[in-house]
Amino acid sequence: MKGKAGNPKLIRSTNLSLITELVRKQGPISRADVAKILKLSAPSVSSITEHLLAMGIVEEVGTRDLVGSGRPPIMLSFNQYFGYIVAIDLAGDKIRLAVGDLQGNILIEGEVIFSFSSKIMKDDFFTVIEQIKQLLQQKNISSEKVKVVCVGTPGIINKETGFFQAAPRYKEWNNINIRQLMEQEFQSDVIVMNDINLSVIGESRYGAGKGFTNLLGINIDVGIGAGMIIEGKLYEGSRLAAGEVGYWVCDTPNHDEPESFHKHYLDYRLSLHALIGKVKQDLQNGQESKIVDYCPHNFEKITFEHFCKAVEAGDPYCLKMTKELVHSLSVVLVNMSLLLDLELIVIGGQITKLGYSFIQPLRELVNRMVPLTTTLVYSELGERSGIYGGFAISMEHVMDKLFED
Amino acid sequence: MKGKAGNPKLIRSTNLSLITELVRKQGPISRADVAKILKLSAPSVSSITEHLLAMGIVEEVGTRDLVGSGRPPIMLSFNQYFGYIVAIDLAGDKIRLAVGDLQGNILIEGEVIFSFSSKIMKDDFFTVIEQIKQLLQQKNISSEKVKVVCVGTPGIINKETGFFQAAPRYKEWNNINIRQLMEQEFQSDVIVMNDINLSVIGESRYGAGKGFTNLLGINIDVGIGAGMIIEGKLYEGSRLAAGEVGYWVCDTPNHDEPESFHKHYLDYRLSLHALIGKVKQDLQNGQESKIVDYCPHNFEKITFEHFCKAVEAGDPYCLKMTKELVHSLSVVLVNMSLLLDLELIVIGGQITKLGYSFIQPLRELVNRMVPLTTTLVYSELGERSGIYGGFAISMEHVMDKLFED
DNA sequence: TATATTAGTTAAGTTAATTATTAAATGGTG
DNA sequence: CACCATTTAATAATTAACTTAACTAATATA
Repeated sequence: MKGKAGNPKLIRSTNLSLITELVRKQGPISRADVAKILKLSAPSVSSITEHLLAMGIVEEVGTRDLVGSGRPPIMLSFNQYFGYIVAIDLAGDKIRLAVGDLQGNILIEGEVIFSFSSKIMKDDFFTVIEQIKQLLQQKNISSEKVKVVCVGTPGIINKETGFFQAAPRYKEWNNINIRQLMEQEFQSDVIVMNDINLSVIGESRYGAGKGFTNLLGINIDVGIGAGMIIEGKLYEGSRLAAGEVGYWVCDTPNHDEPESFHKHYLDYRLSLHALIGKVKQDLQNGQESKIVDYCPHNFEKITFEHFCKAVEAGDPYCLKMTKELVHSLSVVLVNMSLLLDLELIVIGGQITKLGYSFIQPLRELVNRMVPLTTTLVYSELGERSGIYGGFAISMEHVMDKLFED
Repeated sequence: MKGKAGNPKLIRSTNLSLITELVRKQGPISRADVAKILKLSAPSVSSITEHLLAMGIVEEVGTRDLVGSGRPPIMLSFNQYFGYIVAIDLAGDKIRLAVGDLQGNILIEGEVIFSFSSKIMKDDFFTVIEQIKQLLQQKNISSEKVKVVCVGTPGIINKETGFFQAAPRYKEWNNINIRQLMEQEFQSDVIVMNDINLSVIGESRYGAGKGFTNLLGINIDVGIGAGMIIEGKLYEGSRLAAGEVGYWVCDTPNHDEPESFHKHYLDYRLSLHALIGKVKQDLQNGQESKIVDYCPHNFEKITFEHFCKAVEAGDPYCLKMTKELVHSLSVVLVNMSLLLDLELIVIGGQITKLGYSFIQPLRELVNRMVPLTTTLVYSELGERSGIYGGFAISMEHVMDKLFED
């Protein structure tokens, strides 16, 4: 509703967008083909192309050897170096950085390791900015050419102000306004977005979700989070909390026992943090398992990597734990799939290290319960999915903004 | 993508739409005000208005007494009798019919009772057509003026062909192509859609969901079904099965006991069919309850109405059953709310007859578990929600179609 | 070399917007 | 009561951006 009224300028900006998008996605392409595909007249395409050439968004890249006879076409190509994108991903155990072009290619990457174990300090933030500047310098890109900086962060972020709202691990950052600082630093637009949502966008545009209009990405890592692409677009919910399923309730809890309530949360049932916690406890209580062979001397140092090795080695205890994980997760995925009628669920996070022996039984279990098939796959882009998601929405942002008014 | 290229005609059709919508929603309104609101120039508005007057979609309804000085405006009003809508709702235990205008007003209603208890026979369908013709006649509306017929049906419907895909109760209708027959009968467009989705649209446009962009409607009746409005639009899912949560799994089932698996389905846990089934069984097994006072002589004839009366009367057994219902449902709603970050859930179906003593504890329980408030309300439109939903999407359909090309 | 073929441009015409001007209708004021 | 301020609506001229039609450009092929 109130979708602003039309005037000639609107036509132009729509057509500028459409042609740019087409050249970017299908280029190099001739004016004639653009006209055919978009059902625009040849003179219009020429006029709009002139406009784009003048702006530097599109370039002529010589003629192509013709198949038949006739004047050879002048090929148009998207100038991917028209601007650059910086993507920052705060997910996981370090900060990932990447500089990319407007085609979504990673040009150079970097990372910042937290200065203080698993907590992010204020100083880390400035290290990040320093690193980005270095990366840009290495690629000879001046700061002004950075069109968008996209920051993926855990928790819920206030989009307007740029402040974190709930991210215990990043407590020190709470008083930093990422948006403001980045805007100042690079004179560019800043997009701040939930890290899992970015991953899902990444998978949907470049990864396992290509071609699907509805999909759910679920990240099983230290914690659990999900994100959705609904009708081709990221769905963030009324309060930007869609997919925040850490408090999803498994099984029906007994409200008369509030002290055991937490045991019903998805974060307790499925997160790797919880899993490893249980393993340690069981070992303490005398549970036998090969897992100790991979981490001798000290139970307390056991990690999920050790667990994976033990599973691979066929350790009965770890296999049993995996089976329970599959069991619990299957019910959750079935319910999500039913509600949203999902064709595809993409699973990401460290859990993917469990490989085939995890996802295959999960597939079977889920599809035994849903009436319509739901395909389950692991993330294709892995740890890079957030970065790619950042590129994807940054590109959309740039395109939307280029021709507005 | 490939959102068709712009040309002057596109502007015109957009502006025709926008002005029509505005006049419909805010009318009577003057040309001057239309120009102000849509930020269009006065001559444009006049030209477009002329167009609409000529089409008969909009009418001049005399001048309004002016507040200050100046030429008094000519008020424009939407001609709600430009066309008519027929809405048919096959939900519940009878077939509801309504004829409405393009403003969404019900002009006349009717219903068809199934000829054979709870099963719908082929003949019922022709009774429906007969009834509609009578209603139209009573209101002196010629068939040609019917722009859209909207049919809400249970189960999943193939939108292209108009055939049912899964609706056991309507088995006899399986070989009837509703779309085709209605198209022939009324020479109008036919929309066939899931009944619960229609209800949700109704509530979101005319009822409890007005003003919300994201909401879930859950219908608890003989069976259980849900529908969603996501970003203001109905979400139907990749295979039109979104919200088909009858097989939602409550609690983690034991896959080694396939015979008891059905006990985990939402339909088993929450549907009124299942509830009354359990009540009968418990009574058989000697359970004491006041419910028998409301339906003496024969357990087998107990209905949900009797159950409601017993709850109202404070019967301990029925209260206990209600509590269990609340308990189970709360977990389901929490999980749906978390996944979609819902501000509002609208509960419909016969369950609403339980009133405050059902919804209030449910509200408390749900909001004890979700981090962000989820408002729970009963359907405002009740049994009419589907009809209103039919009007709503029919109107959208008419508007979309009026100015295309 | 002439011709067919395809690509791209130029010129004229069309649609539908805009701005600027004018006309219409009314209330208030000297 | 005439006249002016005010608001609404209509008319005229201008502008933006598309389309069709005619033309030029560049190549392959007969």
